[in-house]
Amino acid sequence: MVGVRNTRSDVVAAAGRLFAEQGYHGTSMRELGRELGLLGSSLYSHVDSKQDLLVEVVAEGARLFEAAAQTALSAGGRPSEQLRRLIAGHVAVVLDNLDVARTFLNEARMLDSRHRAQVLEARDRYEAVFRSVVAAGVEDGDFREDVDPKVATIFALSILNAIERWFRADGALNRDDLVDELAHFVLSGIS
Amino acid sequence: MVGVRNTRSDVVAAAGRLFAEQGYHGTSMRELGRELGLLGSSLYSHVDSKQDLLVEVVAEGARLFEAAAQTALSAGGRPSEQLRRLIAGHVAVVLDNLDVARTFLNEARMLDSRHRAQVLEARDRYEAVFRSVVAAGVEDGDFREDVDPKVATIFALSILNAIERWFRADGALNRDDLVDELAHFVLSGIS
DNA sequence: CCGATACCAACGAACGTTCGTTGGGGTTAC
DNA sequence: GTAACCCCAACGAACGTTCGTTGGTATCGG
Repeated sequence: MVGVRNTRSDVVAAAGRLFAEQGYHGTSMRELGRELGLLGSSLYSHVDSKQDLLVEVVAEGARLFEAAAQTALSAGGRPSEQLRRLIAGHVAVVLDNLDVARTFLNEARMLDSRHRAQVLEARDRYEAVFRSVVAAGVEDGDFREDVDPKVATIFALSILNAIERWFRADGALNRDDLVDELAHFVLSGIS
Repeated sequence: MVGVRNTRSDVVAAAGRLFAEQGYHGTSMRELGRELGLLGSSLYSHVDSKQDLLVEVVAEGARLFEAAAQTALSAGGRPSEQLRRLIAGHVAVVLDNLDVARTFLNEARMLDSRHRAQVLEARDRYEAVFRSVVAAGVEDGDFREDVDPKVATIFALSILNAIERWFRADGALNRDDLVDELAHFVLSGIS
């Protein structure tokens, strides 16, 4: 009764943690095994390859962001409200899945070209959601006329994606305040 | 005749290129050698270790950003003008030294803790310049009263640091337009 | 008893690095 | 002017280690 048995999910979760902290190439299978209390070779009872782990973590990240976008959209409302919900959803995904989000954002480029292309498509779809909301807002007067939806989206997502680089849960800023600050900054940047 | 002799700067420059593209841990000394037309072992005629290369590239990045900030500051003017020059300077550093900037932004965390701490200090100093300009702008009415200089700085730098992730020189957006869009977005976000 | 989990030993390749050596280009002493 | 000297850049082999991965075997819960 020394150690609890590990499941595949445990392995993927631990991989996400280490990939986020040290990068994909900076993490060895033996180190990942140590994290779970087993030998590196034992990981192959759960997984076919190291690449598979990266694929799985990154795919989960893509899934989380897309789901959040759909949820935010489906609530309807005016573009400015939708954009605020997109922001809140993005923040929730990042803060509730920090390791996955960090791996998704920083390590996806280490994927083989096939999977990397898939991630790029998913990212484009996600970005398109933001862009269409901004465009709709420009269309019906929620946002300024001179706003370029493409550029505004890139800027907004730049701020959102950088959260992982500085936000600490024990800091002065809590999650709700962060969302307020973000929405306020972005909206006043385009309104 | 056939092969031009390489200098230490060549090695550091090539290292910056590969570190930017593939990450520090994703780049081997043999690959770096191949990039320069020599064996991996030959690199040690120029450099003491692989770490040294990362240290050198990252240090150059830090130097470039700090120099740009000082130049932008020394021109004087109102806070909104200073902030615009800080933005233009940051863009210039990133676009004129893409490899160095990317390595500085993404690979500095792979440094040993001593050098990493130094980079963190440099980054804090750089951030402090932005913060003080924003604070001065709030003080004398250039920017809104409810702006938190710390948060606004983080948001502005988030957008600036993300440029390396999407900007392509052959795109629709040229450098001057980029600076205009950035300054416009940031300034209207805090004014 | 069977399937899932893990260990153990080992593989071949690649890693960063060291070593002795080499060839070419200046500089210097005669 | 040339021979002796040194230095720089690079080679090629090898070092010890770590890498991702494999195959066979033991353990254990349902």
